Amino acid sequence: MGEAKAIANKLPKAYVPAEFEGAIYDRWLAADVFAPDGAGSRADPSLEPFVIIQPPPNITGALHLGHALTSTLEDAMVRHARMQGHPTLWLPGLDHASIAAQYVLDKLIAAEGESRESLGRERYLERMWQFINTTREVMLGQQRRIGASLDWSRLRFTMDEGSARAVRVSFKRLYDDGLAYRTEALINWCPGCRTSVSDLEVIPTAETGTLWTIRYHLVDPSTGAPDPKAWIGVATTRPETILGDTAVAVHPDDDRYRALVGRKVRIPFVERDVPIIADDVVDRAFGTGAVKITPAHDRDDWATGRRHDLPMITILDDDATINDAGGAYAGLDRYEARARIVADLEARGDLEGSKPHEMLIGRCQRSNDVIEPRLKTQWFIRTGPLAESALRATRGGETTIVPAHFEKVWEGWLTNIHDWNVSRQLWWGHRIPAWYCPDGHTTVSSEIGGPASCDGCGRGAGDLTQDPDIFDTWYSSGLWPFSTLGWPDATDDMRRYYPGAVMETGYDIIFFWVARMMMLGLHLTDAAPFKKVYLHGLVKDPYGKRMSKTKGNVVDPLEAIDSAGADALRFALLNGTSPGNDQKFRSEKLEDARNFANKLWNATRFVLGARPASIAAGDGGALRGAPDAARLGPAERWIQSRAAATVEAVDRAFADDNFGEVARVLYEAIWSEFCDWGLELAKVRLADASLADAYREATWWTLVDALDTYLRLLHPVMPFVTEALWGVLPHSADDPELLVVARWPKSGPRDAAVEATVEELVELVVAIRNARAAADIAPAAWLETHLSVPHGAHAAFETLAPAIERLARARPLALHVRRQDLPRPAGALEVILPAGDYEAIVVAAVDAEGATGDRARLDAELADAERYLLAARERLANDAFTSKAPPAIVERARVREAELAETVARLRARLGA
RNA sequence: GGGCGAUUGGCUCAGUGGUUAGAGCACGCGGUUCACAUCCGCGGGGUCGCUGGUUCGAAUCCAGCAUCGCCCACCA
Repeated sequence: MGEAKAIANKLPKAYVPAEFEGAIYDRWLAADVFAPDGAGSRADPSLEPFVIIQPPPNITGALHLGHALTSTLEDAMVRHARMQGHPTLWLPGLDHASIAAQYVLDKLIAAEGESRESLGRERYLERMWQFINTTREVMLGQQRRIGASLDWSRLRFTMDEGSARAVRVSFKRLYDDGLAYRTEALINWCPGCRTSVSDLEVIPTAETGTLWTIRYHLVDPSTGAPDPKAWIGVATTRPETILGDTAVAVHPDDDRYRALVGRKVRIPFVERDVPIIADDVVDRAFGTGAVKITPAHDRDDWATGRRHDLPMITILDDDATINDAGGAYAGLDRYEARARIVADLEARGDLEGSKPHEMLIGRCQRSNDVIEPRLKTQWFIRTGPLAESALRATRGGETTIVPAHFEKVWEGWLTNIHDWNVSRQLWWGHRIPAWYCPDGHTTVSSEIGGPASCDGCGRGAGDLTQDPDIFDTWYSSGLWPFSTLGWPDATDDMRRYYPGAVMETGYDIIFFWVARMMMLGLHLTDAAPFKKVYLHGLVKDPYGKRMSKTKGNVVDPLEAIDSAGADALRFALLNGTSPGNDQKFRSEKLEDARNFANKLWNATRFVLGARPASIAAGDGGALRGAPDAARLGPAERWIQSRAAATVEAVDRAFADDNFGEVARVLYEAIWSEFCDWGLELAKVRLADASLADAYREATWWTLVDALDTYLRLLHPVMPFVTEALWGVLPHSADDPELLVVARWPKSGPRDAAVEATVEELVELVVAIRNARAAADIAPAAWLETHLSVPHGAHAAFETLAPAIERLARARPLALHVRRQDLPRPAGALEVILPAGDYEAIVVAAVDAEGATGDRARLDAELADAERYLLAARERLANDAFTSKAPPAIVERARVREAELAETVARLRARLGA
């Protein structure tokens, strides 16, 4: 035993993650176990590959808890599949995040006194590469810290040539198929980022603005001059757009204005005469019932303008100052112009009124600037047909969404989808592969050097100019599942690993990313890029608020890892969660998870230290012995059976994609079952020198077996501590060096009888402790105790008697078969279980106070039992219940009634009531 | 204006028809037991948001309502 102790003592008394995590990750890398075709991979090639697709994180910055959750979930899935023998592919990557990256870099260079303009396109891009080369290592390092078992040999970046080629080829295909087109349309312009953004990047924000009512004077048809006494009042929240007005609209059925339709009004300041038109988009109840129409700067007005063929006058420059069309206001910032115009209207008596107005303002997701709708000629993807394919894939079950309720969200968005503006007036990203000739012909080319000549007129390349714009970042992200595997070439990786099995991400990017991957993937590869979409919830702060840098409530995953270990962070992020639901993250969860890792650590230390001297030492290198079935006691069989039950429960939880359940089941099984009862029951036999070696050996091998099973089951969630501990356990001959590629456990046979017996034992021990505590008996006091145990369980209790002595401080302990044989001296504690024949008497010299405590406890027990008995009797007296409920349920109720009746009788007798 | 989700002990969450609704944290009492004080034992604490319905039986299924959160939506 001394030698085994020495081995155990080589492990620190508490688990210190920092001492193991880095070294273990390096061992995994050295063993080359992460790649499906790695040297250390023990994948079974006959099994279907498991490919998981992760959202490549933005290269711009540090990872937050959301990334940590993504990595944890995906790593758990991959490790589980890997242990099951599937070839697994989890491909690491980074996204160039054009608008986000430029936003960050612009701020950085601003601090150096530079700007986009001062550097110019080429030097700006050089600076960007320099910047991301520094962030890149940091970000990849963070993924390693959390234990992500990514195949680093396949690391990709959305700006590498593989992605660039996929972008060119795919766009050419879409263009040739009529799914990409260039047109002038109203787009969302962010004056801060100086680019257009997609509808998804415009965040509607509730704000209180002002609704001004303004007089537009009617033009006298005879004189052609505005009539100072006749006007129509229009309401607006953006007075500066007056400068771009080209009509006033009223509802066709509005009696107030019917006569005015067809007349003209004079727009102030620009002195333009525009028609009054009738259109039923106008809401008669709102404002004055007359609407000014600014087709070039408002989405509704644009549609109205198209219906009525109105001129569209752009009044804003790229930086949201008024342009030359604004006359005297040219050069002013939009809000300055607004203020001046309001003042000027008031001065000339044309401001009828103003009032506060609750409204939604579109703001830029990135810069928070107010978005201005503007006319621009840009590239669009025709999403209608693509969305239909995506819907077919989910409706037909080719791809399923977990949790299922997101299917409705998916349906709704794809059914009402608008065309996707993919042009960005930015520099960092993939240049749109479109060239224009002086005659206005467009040539789209997938060649890296561009087209040799114009498709329209044959002019040479020298006469062609490439579109200056780049693609929306999400365009290249949308190609990720196949661009990373070598598409458009028919590579081995494409054949083997496409389509993927699971696409895992947060529900917040279901439209940005998931839908686009589906649409592009289906069109370009004729297959849905993944079979399952797993959506996780968001990690919020303890008050349920979204974490953000500006709020200062972000938790840095690296700090969490430093303080509690990667395993603890991972466990904390999974424990108590369910798919698609948000979670509040608090430090207590992390502490609890850390304690759990430590518990596992110490349980293993105990087992190692308890190795019987008759088993040869081996410092972890010794081969595993099988527990000798003939020497197993009830405790050992119970441990085996519960381990088997845990395998079943964990398998079920994985099958249900319920990782919160995986964590919960293992926490409960390891802590509350294996440690609290399994180890405690086993201790006595392991320390009993009177037994033959073979018995102690059988017990020990049982513990090692169970521990081995638990470590395997827990490995997907807590890879580091399980790897560290598994390394010091004796292994079977066919086990690999490392747990990461060990086989997933198979569920063994269950032993219902022994499970039931130990359950009774637990109840009895708990009841005795409870009674002793209630009677104020010193916990350490050894007291003579008598148990009555039914005949069938007698042998098991006999075997476990020494353990029961320890657990219940019951010494001497006597077992009886019949309850009437129990001695009942005055002052003894009676412990009565409702389950029939189990009963305990603790013979103690209880003082008056203690006896009172015991009496109060028994009174309470009697009251409870009487209440339950009454309920049971009422249920059974109900004919509807006995005739309609399933017989098994009725039978159970009868048994229960009988038990309760007996308990009540015994308690009454004991209390003399 | 539509849609989705949540509502269970002080807190964070499990629990999708069947005995007396669970866990962790927090709280109270006790503990120098040879794996672990990052621990061990015991305890208090919930009419499962509200109202109705289905059912022998509802936290669980249905309808309506309320509160909170989120998504979508062209009312100036």
